[in-house]
Amino acid sequence: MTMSELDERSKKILWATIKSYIDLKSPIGSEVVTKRFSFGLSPATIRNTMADLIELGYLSQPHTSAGRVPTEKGYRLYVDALLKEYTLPLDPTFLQQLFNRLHSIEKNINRLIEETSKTLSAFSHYVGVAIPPQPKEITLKRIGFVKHSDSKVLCVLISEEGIVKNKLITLAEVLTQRDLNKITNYLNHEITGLTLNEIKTKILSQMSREKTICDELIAKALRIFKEAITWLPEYNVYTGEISGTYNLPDFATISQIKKLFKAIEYKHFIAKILDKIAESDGVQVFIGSENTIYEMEDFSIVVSTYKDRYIARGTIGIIGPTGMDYEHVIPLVRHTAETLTEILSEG
Amino acid sequence: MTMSELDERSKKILWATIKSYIDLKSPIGSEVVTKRFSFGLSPATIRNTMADLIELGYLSQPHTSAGRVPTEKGYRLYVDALLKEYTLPLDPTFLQQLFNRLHSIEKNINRLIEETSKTLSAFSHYVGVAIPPQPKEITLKRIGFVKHSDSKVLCVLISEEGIVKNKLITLAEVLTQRDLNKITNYLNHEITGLTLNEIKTKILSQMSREKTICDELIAKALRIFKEAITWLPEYNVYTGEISGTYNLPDFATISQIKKLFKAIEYKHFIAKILDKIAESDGVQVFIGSENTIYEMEDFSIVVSTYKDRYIARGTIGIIGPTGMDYEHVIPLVRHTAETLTEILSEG
DNA sequence: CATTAGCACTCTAAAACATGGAGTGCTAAT
DNA sequence: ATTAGCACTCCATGTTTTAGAGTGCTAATG
Repeated sequence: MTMSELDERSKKILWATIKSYIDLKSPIGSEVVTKRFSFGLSPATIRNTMADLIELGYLSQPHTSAGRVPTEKGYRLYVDALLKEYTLPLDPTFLQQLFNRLHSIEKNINRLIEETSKTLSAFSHYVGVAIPPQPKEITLKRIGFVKHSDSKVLCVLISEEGIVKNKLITLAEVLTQRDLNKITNYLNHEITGLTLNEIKTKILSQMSREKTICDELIAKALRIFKEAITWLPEYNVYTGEISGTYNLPDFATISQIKKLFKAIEYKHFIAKILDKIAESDGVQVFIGSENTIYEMEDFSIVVSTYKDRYIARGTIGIIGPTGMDYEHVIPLVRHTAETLTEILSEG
Repeated sequence: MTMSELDERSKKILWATIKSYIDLKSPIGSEVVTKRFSFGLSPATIRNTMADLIELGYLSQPHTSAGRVPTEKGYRLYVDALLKEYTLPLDPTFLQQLFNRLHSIEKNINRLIEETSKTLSAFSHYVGVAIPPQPKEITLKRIGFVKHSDSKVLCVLISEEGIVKNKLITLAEVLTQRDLNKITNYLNHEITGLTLNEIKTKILSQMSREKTICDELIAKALRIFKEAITWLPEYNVYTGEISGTYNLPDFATISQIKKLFKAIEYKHFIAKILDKIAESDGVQVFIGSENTIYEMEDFSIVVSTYKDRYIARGTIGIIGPTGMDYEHVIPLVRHTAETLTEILSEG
């Protein structure tokens, strides 16, 4: 057995051990493996291999005469295999339920996201999380203004995705309704159909160019608009229900629960993680200390991106113990992301 | 000792016992009371009185040779005294901090409420909750419309309190921008300065009267408006951070934490409780099973209303174990509500 | 006669101890 | 190379012991 590679049999035994551990949630002895799998090998042989796997860092032992427990390195291998080679087929009744739950929601993206997080929680018994598309990626459909008082105007942005953002703007000068209408028309003409990111670069550079020339009113319009889109990049992290979660032995200690809540409460932590992966497609898994955040070091997170009809991407995921049931969770997350993408693609 | 009344000394001993229990969080023996308070009485006497108090239902005993524990009836007496007669002076540095925290927030009521819930959590180490004024009580300042597409219009309501609500309305007929402007003007003229409740009764009855007569456009306006204000009565219940909470021995068991979270997650439960008291002023305390909701039966909630410059009332409160530190929490909640009212009253 | 010292009694939480079994690592046999 | 056999380790569980906190009662006391 070389250091760099595991032979086929070792892999199988490692797999069997990890799977058993996830199922039984307690250290796995050699005999358990022989009983649950028919490798045609005796416990003694399994034991020898297991000793090697410990040597190589894939397994560990709570104490001398105990069974074996997967290490993060072990989970990594297990999960990678799960992601690449093998997918558990999803239960059709479950698929139906998922479909129903998400389709029963009115076409409001935030409600949809919220329901998704709840659905993920409900079906996984871990903690589901979901965030809507990042503001910078949403496509602007319409801009409007509602007079608030003489010096203030509420700017309303509507995105193609159906996201509505409000921002109260204090004006330097008094504007008539006529002016406001003109500004509205101008901005809608220039801006509609672009993403906020595009607008920021394209239009605002244009602004500095046009600064000297042109209509005084347009200058004003651009100034107002610039203020309107500089909201703080708020993250709406929705987390599903958590009270169903800590039945699981993994979450059974107070300190664990505490950590979990710290992690969940500092939503920007989660947003940061979910954000980091927003670039790549497909399901990704971060195991234990791979999450650089301290509060998350005992947990794993399974995430995937989804897309809407335009180009915006959001992220959904499940937070669970490092020994979570990846075999079921990964397809669940994958399929949920796909379903969400589907729904958001429909006219 | 009559059944109906406690004599002065019994009250003192009961008070001392409850206070000690809250401080020490474990059953209180007669000797503890004599040591912590100088009643000039021996343990034996205290014991006799305590036996009476058990008889009368103010105290209980986990087992024969244990100290005494307050019952809900006991807490009730204790809390009522606390509410009526006696207020712990608040630490001035704390007052300063509270003031700073709430004043550092921009004048956005929802942000303010959120911060309040967090502040309550932080300073009490229990769970702070806060809800903004009920929709029906807010005073309308302005209404506006932003065209979404040919058949849809986004209705924007701005309240005096600074609350903004959006509702997407599907139109039966196509409206020109001119029509929309007219409708906007008409509605603003009719409606501004009224509470939603007033509007609902007054204007909508007027609507049915004017139905037959009058401008066709006004009829349309009223129809649109009616749809606009019939949003679901959503409760934004903000809960502060919880991860700091279960250091406390009271929250030390898994099942307790579980209950707590069930209670918190079903926010409408809390909203219901907070709602019920929205009528009366001042601080109120609900102890254990006084909260009719099952999930709350092991907890107490200390609540108070706050008012904004107009007539709207919101509620804030703290959820903690029945044996929570009422002596500190009650003034905290009272003062926070006052501060909030103050801030919301400023121009 | 209310109060209290004194004391036997109760119950528990914590410590100390005992036991069974699950699981290992090694060795010798296949 | 595999595995049966076995001595050994360690923990989880259950049992026993112990110390002490607290009570309720009784008899003594001002």
